[in-house]
Amino acid sequence: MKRRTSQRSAIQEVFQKKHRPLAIEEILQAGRQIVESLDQSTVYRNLKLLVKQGWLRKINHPCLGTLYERAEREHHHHFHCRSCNKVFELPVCTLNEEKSTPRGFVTESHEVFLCGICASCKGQEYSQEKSGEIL
Amino acid sequence: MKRRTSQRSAIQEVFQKKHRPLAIEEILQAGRQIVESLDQSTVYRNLKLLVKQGWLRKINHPCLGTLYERAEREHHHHFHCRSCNKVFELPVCTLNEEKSTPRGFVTESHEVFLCGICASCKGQEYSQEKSGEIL
DNA sequence: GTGTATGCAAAGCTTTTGCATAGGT
DNA sequence: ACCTATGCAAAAGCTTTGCATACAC
Repeated sequence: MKRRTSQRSAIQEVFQKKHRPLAIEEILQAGRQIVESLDQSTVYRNLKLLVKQGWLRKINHPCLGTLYERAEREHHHHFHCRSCNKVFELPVCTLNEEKSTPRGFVTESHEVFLCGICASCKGQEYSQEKSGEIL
Repeated sequence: MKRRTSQRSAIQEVFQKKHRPLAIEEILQAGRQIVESLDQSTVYRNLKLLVKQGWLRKINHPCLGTLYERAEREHHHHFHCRSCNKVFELPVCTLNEEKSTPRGFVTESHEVFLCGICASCKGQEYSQEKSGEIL
């Protein structure tokens, strides 16, 4: 039987606070602020468990590597802001699978990754550009 | 100045023969049939070089990891057949970037990965399923 | 002959695994 | 009390790098 542990609760808490796809390192850092002893291997093990339980979904992002997001939302696309580096979950699926699939092929699933500048960074374009250069 | 080497030529030859996105391991194996001494590190170094020279393009596939394809073709989507495990380059871009982008966001690029069964495997569905079970 | 590219081995990363023990039930 | 989950350390992938030397020019 699965036991409730403070470590796993901490990891879940992180996702409930951030509301967006997270990288391992982000999860580890944020989790340690709740349970300081939290180890990498524990994070990996729990992420795997939570995926198996259907609580999380694993994303292999082409630019950002492995990310995890809450599995509660149905299929959606992802937008990566190259300025703030955050990934946003988009509201609608805009891909026509039928139109996208060659004759004779059968499409069972798809993934769409957009890349650009998010609304928030777009608004602060100048300051962002500057801080980007300084860093 | 860049020197012409049999190793790099071999790698290029592999791409010219296969006409589809290839994984490192595939490139290494096929390349060794041309230059038997071919080393992993040489493959990595040359792939990086060929990408920099615009001859190859690197793809980070969500299921298959790192792949490389000829850069000659313009932007296109990729179809992964989960039966034969090959990746196909699709003819047209069917994603409407404008429709896909939330208000205030700016999309600069996108990637689409489809997954399913290719026409060839679809035709041999039964034999494929069987051989899949035996393996 | 000069200097780049290669093969080999070692080192970096990220992720997984083995093992003793802390801790949930 | 039992046995799962954890932390730590080692190991297992994948990719990069250092170094002596092969070889392209």
